[in-house]
Amino acid sequence: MAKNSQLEESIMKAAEELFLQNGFDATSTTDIAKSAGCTQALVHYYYRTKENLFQQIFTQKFQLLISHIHEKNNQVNDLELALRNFVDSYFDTLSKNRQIPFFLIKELIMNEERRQRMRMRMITDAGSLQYYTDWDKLIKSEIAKGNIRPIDTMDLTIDVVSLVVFTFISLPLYSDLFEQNEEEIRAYLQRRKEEVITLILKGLRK
Amino acid sequence: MAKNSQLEESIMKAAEELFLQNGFDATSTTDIAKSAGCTQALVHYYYRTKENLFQQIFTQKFQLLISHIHEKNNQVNDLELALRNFVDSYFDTLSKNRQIPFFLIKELIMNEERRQRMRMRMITDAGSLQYYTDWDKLIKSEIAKGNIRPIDTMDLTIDVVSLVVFTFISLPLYSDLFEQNEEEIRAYLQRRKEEVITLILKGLRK
DNA sequence: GTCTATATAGTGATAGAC
DNA sequence: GTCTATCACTATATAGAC
Repeated sequence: MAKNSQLEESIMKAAEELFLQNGFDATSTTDIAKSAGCTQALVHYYYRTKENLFQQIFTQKFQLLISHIHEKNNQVNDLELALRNFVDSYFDTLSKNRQIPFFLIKELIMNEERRQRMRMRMITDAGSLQYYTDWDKLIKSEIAKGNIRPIDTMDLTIDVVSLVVFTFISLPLYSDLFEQNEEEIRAYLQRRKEEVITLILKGLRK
Repeated sequence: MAKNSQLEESIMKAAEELFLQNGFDATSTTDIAKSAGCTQALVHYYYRTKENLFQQIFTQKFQLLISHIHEKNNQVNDLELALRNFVDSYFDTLSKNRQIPFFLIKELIMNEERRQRMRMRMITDAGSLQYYTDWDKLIKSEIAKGNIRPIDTMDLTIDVVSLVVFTFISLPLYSDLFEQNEEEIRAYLQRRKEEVITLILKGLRK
């Protein structure tokens, strides 16, 4: 892994596209080599194993989602604003990375070892824990004030994640079923974003 | 495909378990044979191709979900009752078939041909279309009466499906992350069911 | 109907020439 | 650094003996 060659980089780029599109199992190092314009041996020369190459990509995509949460951990004093910001920015991020939710979930579900690694990372990540603690306090305070109905913080979190993430997981099926072109898909995602915000906010009222 | 042998049946049963657990790609006919207690050649003797064997299982699981919708297409005159019944019975069905949502979505997303076949089936299935038409009428009527906020029928449908289905897609991650045993998982699913109903009903108010 | 054996094609990874 | 060649597997599917 020296300074040499944009080849190393173009292998990584080809691998990223293929892994995101087809997953770990359905992508061969031969496919990656062909797409990067080199021989299969070179893929292994630069990254030794397919698993190693995949891991770098997986970790990077996982971090993309996590870091995004941390960034938006600013205005945590107004629940409605916090929810609006979170859903809004998450929809925008995922709209530019539509395959990521299914990619991460599939590879986590289908590989026990990856699941354990992710678990360790989340447990030892002080940032995420702090975020959840603040979030939990805010919810409990709003309930105590009588501004929203009683609800467990985890339940609310899963509600939001379900509505956001499933939109992108089901998108290939939706756009295929209704033969949506790119413009229509964008309009659909915009509409979904607003509906999700509305449902959550109205659904929290007493 | 004659009357003979419970072997044919036990091959099918082994295939069902393995396909649901690991998916099409990660299941070999050798795995199926070993699990069924016969040689690999016999799997092909009875079902000729792996794809053919898989297709029967896929179609069966797909139908299980569709037929379930049709059955519950009875009391379509009270929206709140209809929603309660739908979510309640869907949660119960999926609780007994937890891998099905991820299984169907994964195999549909990762195989263009299967997606097209499903599309054709849904378009030509008069039952499903009728169900959606009735459902659409009910929503529009409730909006006109001022009982609920204005909402597109497709949006409401996707809201409900997202909340129900994502619960089961993410279940392996959730139970792993929080080290839930079977009893805790059951309690979790019960709680999620009630939360989903609450969120939808409250979220529909004006 | 059930077996063994095999044809054919693919995989990830490495050795060694240049 | 890049290539060709190859090893050691594994896969689906079928042919042919019994």
